[in-house]
Amino acid sequence: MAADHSFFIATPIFYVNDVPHIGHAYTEVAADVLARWHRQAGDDTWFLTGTDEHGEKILRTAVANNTTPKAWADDLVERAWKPLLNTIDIANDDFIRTTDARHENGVTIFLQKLYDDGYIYLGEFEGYYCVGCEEYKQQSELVPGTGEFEGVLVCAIHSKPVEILKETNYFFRLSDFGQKLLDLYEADPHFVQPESVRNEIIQFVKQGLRDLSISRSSFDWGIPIPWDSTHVVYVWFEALLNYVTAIGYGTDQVQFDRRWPAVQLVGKDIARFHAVIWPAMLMAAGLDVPKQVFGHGWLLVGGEKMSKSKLTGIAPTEITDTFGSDAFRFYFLSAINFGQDGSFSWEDLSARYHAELANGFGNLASRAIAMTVKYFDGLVPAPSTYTEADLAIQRAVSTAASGADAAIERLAINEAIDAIWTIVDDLNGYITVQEPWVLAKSDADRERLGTVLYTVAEGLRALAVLLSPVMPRATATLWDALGAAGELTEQPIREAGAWGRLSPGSRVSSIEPLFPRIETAHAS
RNA sequence: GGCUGGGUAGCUCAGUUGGUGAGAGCGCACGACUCAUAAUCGUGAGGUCGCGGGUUCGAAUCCCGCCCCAGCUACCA
Repeated sequence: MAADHSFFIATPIFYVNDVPHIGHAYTEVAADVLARWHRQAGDDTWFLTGTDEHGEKILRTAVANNTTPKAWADDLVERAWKPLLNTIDIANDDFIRTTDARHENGVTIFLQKLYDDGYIYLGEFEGYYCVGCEEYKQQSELVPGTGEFEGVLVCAIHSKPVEILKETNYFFRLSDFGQKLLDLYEADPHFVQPESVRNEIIQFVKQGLRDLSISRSSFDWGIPIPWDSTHVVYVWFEALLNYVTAIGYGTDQVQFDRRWPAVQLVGKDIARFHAVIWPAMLMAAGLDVPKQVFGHGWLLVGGEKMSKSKLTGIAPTEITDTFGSDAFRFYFLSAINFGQDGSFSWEDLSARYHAELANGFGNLASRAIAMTVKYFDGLVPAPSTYTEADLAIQRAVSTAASGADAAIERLAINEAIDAIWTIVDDLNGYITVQEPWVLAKSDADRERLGTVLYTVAEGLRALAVLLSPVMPRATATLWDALGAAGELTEQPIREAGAWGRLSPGSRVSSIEPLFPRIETAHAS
């Protein structure tokens, strides 16, 4: 069992055959913000992501491209997936590939243990196989045939009869775990979140679970079953194990104990694998289940789930090239209620970018720094007597900081940003009411002017610290511009709300707009 | 068909265990200000809370029925 201050977060690993789109990036960015937050809070943080590289589909693609599956995967990892993490400034601690030796070893150990303990048996898998699709079909995917195939079930895609194939496979006794899983969901309501996903999962498990076929013998691109080399492990079963093989399962008990269990972020479409099959596997192996499986919502484009086949897939670079990675991160995490589906549109992105980042936060930084330079030669003035208006700002900062931390604890990332954003709005209002440009006209108001500008600068200091996990680039620029001491990412985030950490006398320097206006509207 | 969500201002969405005249942001209109990225601040207009019943002193919020949208209904991942 990991210590209390341990925070291990993992995303699903990317199937290398996919093309990176903003849905993948969304999960990564969310995990990254949580990881950065905890890291900056001093928690023993570990953020894992990686790639899923086995399976028949990848083998076929590789062959079709006249190469080997490993070479194909190597290429995609370097050309597509690691660059994705770069594009959106992901600070992961580890990157596991299912072709890593550590993963293959861990999977082997895990399987052998389950086999030895009687959770795996040799059985017969029977299914409807469509030759055209080259895959098994569910009954729900079949339709009644017409014409010469009248009276038989045919593949909905090829309209030809399917064959009933039998295959001898190894099976995992998933059916043993139905009640144990239901007990788990009942005992720990937070295990699967949000509620909508939890309800789906519970409903699914209540219908009864079937044993799971976990091996394939018709191809060999996978990890061999340890006791029967004519089979390889079914890719899903194997891929799930990355979460433990990456932290030393079976080989490094110290590391494993330090990290596990994880908080796992997944798209709600794969919540079932992570909230049903995965915990059952762990229970079978005598390991703790994940701390939490959180199924976030989808990004909707034009009211529908974004998809490659409908050409609504958007590459992250399309957004970051114009708006930057900070805006990408901010937009998806602030505009969308984490856990619910969210609508994406270029108009909305552009509107929020300008209203909140350019006009709100960016302009606040600009006007504050400009006045400090103009009225105090760039040296942060010392505050004198605080008035009620100043104290109100101090309370707002404190409330925002504690509210944000509480929200992060619930994985309510958008609420955390909302809480922090009250500082932006309050400071802009404060400046307008205090009218420092008026105070600057009279020597008698010199002290008051100093107090006002210190209050604004100190508020910006808190904003930089609190927003650092969300927008690491802009906040680093702001931090430097404020002349604040130390590394921004080392500022304890749970103390960000404490007043007075920015030293008077700090040298402020002018900067280019943090978020410049973007005139060329991206047509949708 | 079954299951899970959702249907609240032009748009995107909040609305705890039912209770002062239904909210926010954006957009729009008007006004204030000028430190700032033609930015900021204030005020205002704008809603049959999907439809119909019911419970209640009182329902967007509970119950019943119906309509519409999305997703799931296990071995592609």
